[in-house]
Amino acid sequence: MTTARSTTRTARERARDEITAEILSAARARLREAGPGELSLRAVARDVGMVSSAVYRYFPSRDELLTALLIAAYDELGAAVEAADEGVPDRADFIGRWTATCRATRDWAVSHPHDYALLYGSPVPGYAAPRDTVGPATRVIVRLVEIIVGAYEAGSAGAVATPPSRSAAPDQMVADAIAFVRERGVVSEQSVPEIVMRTLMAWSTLFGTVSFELFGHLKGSVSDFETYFDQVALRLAGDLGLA
Amino acid sequence: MTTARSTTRTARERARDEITAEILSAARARLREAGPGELSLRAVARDVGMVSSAVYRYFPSRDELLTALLIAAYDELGAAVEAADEGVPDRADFIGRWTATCRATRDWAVSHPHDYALLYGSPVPGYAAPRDTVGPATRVIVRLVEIIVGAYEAGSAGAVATPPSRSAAPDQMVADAIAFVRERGVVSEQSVPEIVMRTLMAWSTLFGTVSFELFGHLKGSVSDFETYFDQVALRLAGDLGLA
DNA sequence: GCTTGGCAAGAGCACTGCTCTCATTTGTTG
DNA sequence: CAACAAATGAGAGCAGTGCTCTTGCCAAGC
Repeated sequence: MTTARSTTRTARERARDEITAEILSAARARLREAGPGELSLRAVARDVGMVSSAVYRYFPSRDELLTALLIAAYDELGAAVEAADEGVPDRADFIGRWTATCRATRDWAVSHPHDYALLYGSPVPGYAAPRDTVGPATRVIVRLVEIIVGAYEAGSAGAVATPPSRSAAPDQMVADAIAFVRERGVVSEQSVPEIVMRTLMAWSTLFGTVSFELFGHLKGSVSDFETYFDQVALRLAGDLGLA
Repeated sequence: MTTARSTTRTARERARDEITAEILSAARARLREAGPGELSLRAVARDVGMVSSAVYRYFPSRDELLTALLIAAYDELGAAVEAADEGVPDRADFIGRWTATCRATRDWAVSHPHDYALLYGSPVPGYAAPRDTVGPATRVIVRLVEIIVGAYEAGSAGAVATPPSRSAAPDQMVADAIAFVRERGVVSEQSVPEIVMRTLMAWSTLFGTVSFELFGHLKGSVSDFETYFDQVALRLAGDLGLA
């Protein structure tokens, strides 16, 4: 591997990439019909016409395969969410962008339940997600933050919901998140910590709601999940001051 | 089994119950050190000194064992939550009861992460929790509802957060939940649907927050999870009008 | 040319859930 | 009490799993 062949890939390299992609796609297909726990490396090997040991040339372990699937799913969700936001023509309609983004999250989750479970359900082998996943994993929350920040910078935001009297200022415990928002461009607002607090809460509510729906915890309470979710998103927008 | 021997149990029945409990406890112990996916029926059989096939006399399948663990965990969480609520001496301090209940939920989850993942993570056996689980599963939300209903009935509640202007009344999509709350004793309030809406949202936020913490999604944003969670619970109480 | 290294295949290990058979124990009934 | 039936435990066995190791093969580089 000493030769500087960075631009033209040899046939072997091409083949390797293609087979890697083929394995990944077969694994995604299998994941679509069963849970992450049922994903069998031998089965995907059969699907691509290989013997199980050959797959280990491409993925050193089943968990590595799962990690690759994780990244692919995160990216797909992130792309869907970003596309939904950018599909809103009026960039100053922050409520419209917010609801479109939220709805895209749920839509993707409902149409890819197993992928969603892989991302936001229980961590599968109890393993820690590698560094490679944090980038794709943050695309949704980053986009949500951008919308909120944009609304406040444009001056088209009202006031964030006022916390109860006995509550403390959330400066310390979410300092990292505050710093993240501040470096995103905001803001003359002095209520940034409270906005960040409400952003984290809204984020948790969105995915908590989707998880509750997909995992069956709302079965006896909610009948129309789609409009219920939309109403939740609207109220979160209101709490954030986007109303 | 025709004899009406309901009161005095035969030695065999006693032994059966004892061994069943022993298997369950061994399984819980194993679950405490690994995820649900790693729970091996053969391993728990070894732990209790049996051969794997003998365990099938007590649990017809691994998933049935998991279901039993599910019920046990739901009950343990429910008992912890109810005890926390009842530990608040001033029954009219609804905010205190609310925060104590929320905190008990998180405390139990943090000290039983694998049990929590079993309950609120991705459904393990693929899907469809049996009917036996719905009772224990509702203990937490039932208690939360009781506190909220109690506050409104006692007149010590303010107003629920007002929804944004373009939002719809949530009468239809959460009709079952509304009926549940109404038969719980509330209420002269005309804003019951909105209260129910906010209750469902608060419920989703609580468990969404706990899941995010345990599953690592808040890792870069929140530093002090305990006080963060308390602040979340306080704001939810405020949104519900308990402030 | 020959050598090196990536690659697929196969055998094999230790493990899993689960089924079946067999012997033994236990409870009930004639 | 004896006989029968039900419940129980042990063991073997099947099909499947993740993963390792060895064996050949074929293309890439000297």
